Amino acid sequence: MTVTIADVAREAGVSLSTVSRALSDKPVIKAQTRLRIQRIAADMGYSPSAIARGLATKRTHKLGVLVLSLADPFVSELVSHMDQAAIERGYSLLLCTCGGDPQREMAGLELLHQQRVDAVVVADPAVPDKFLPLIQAGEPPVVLINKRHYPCSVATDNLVASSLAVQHLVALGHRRIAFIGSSRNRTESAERLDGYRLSLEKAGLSADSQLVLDGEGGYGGGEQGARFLLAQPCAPTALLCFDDLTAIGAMRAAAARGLRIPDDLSVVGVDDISLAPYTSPPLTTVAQDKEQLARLAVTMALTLAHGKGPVPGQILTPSLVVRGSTGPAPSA
Amino acid sequence: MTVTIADVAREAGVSLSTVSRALSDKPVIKAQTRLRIQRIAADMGYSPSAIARGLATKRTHKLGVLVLSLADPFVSELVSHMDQAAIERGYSLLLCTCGGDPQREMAGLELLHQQRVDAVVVADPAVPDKFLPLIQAGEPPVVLINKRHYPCSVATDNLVASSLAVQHLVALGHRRIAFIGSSRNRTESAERLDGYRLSLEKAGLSADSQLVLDGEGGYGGGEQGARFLLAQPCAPTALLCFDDLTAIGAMRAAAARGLRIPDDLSVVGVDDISLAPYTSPPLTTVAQDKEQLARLAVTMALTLAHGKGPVPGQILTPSLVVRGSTGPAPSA
DNA sequence: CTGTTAGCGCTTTCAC
DNA sequence: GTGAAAGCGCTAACAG
Repeated sequence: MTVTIADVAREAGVSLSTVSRALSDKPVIKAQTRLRIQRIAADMGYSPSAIARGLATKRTHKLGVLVLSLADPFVSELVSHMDQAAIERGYSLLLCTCGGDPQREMAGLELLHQQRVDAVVVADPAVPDKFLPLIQAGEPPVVLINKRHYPCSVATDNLVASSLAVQHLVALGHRRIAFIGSSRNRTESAERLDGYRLSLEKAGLSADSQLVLDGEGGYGGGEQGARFLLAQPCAPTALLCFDDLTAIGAMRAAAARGLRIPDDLSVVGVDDISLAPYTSPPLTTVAQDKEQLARLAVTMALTLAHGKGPVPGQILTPSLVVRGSTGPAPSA
Repeated sequence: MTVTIADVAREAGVSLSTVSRALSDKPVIKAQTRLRIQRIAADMGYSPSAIARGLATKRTHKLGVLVLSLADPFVSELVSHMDQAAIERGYSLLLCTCGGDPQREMAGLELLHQQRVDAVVVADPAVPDKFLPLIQAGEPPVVLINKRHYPCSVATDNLVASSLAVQHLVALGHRRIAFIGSSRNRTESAERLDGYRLSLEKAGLSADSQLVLDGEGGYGGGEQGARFLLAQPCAPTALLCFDDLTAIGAMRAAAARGLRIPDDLSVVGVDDISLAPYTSPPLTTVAQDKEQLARLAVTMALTLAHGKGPVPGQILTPSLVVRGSTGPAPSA
């Protein structure tokens, strides 16, 4: 039913291999016959089977992508950029979301392997340590996003990220700066917390453990976290949130308490998702260069896929984007 | 290097087919030998090649997904649900974003076909009409999301969607209700506009063409649209926006003009993305049942993939979710 | 219950 | 330049 290379060969009166060569633009074929064959193939509605080709060449031109959930805008923007980068190089993305289920994290990687993807990019905050042996086996090669402690990774410098935020807030006169983490993103959250502590110390402020909270992640985590923190006797004047989602949730909690942002409370996020300029007030945040992250990850993955490894990990420096959600500390 | 079924067979002292059967849990194998083989396979680190299996069975257990862009939360939430539904049925998603480039829309479909996906789900607002022949060819079978005029589609009823919104606004006393469309989503926008006009008439209000605007889509489209509408001499008291993104952009423009929502201006969106409850004020919107949309699409796609077609299109009824962005029309 | 034998659709030496 | 033939790793009749 589907037309194969053999059908085209018969129709064109040439051999299988000639058709194969003509269709893959191998230079050895006489230009004239190549054109003729290509025309015939097109006329017959021939569509090459990537499956068969994959079997024969042991290359699928597919990149596996393992993520926690596409519902997170940071992730989906990242994947979006990866797809863009992949397409430019003739690759497609095989997607696998594992929703935080540790069972499925492993299953996901195995699944991608079975599909014989040429490489996989993992953008899941919860990579279990069991991954390590699989990753080091290099079959398929794996590159991780925002996991700087793993071998092949491209990551934003989380310490710098929270430092930028803290410095900004300190410069605005804030003294009681809280941190709302995300248990969904344990390791990253821990790094950002470190950066927060370090730069607080550097500014001569002691990190009050009352002001550090581990939210559950997402909008809800931010909302609950902020609700709790703002109800304390000595509430913070500024909130450093794990990410923009958390920050948005926190702003909601603040609004519910009747606090005005940034007059009564400053809020800063991390990521700079495309929504950030559109919150009200617009969100001050520390931007991760998602496109660069994506491109580097794809490039690295393909490099490994072509056996040209190992490659050094890359660390990107985030940048502060000041918008309307931060302001001078209330004088009261 | 990679261990194949033949290696396992040799190691286990049985034939290829026995291993194949044991590994795919075919009932005919003696339980004991099956277990033995499975153990040996596992020990050897055997990982079945989906590629080879695909060639042999002509089923890849892969679903192609064609979208405009994952950067749109509605889309990414949809894809997220589709992945969930697919996994439950033993399928994976092959993703293809085509960023509105009509060239790539066709290329994308062809690409997915070459990968021999069992079926494809298109959630791209801009399906060019050239698709139709390809779609009807049924190779691979295609199901469309939110394209009710196409053969196999699962769609939210856009007329009902905007009617619900308009009725809600009219009930609140609004008379000057504007509509901000999205040129990025031409056909859907047109349907929602129809619903808007119809229900306006039904309410005895004439649709003022001054109040209908075709935004460019996304946050920016909403912002620009609202900026323009609100600057008019006889500005609207309520805005029906193409989607939540547009609504969020519109709210920003309103804030920039110093308008208070919902006191001075009511805003309603469509989609009910997960962000909607977290805007300030929380967004009143018409919810599409994204999970249902996704599940039906996947189910329909798989049904077609198994040759059990054709299937009837499905229309889902949206529902109004009243939050804080709408209120009584200003009495002034 | 298990083994033998053809393919699935394509690429790729190796000859001519 | 082009053709013939041998796989890639697996499944699926068909026999036993």
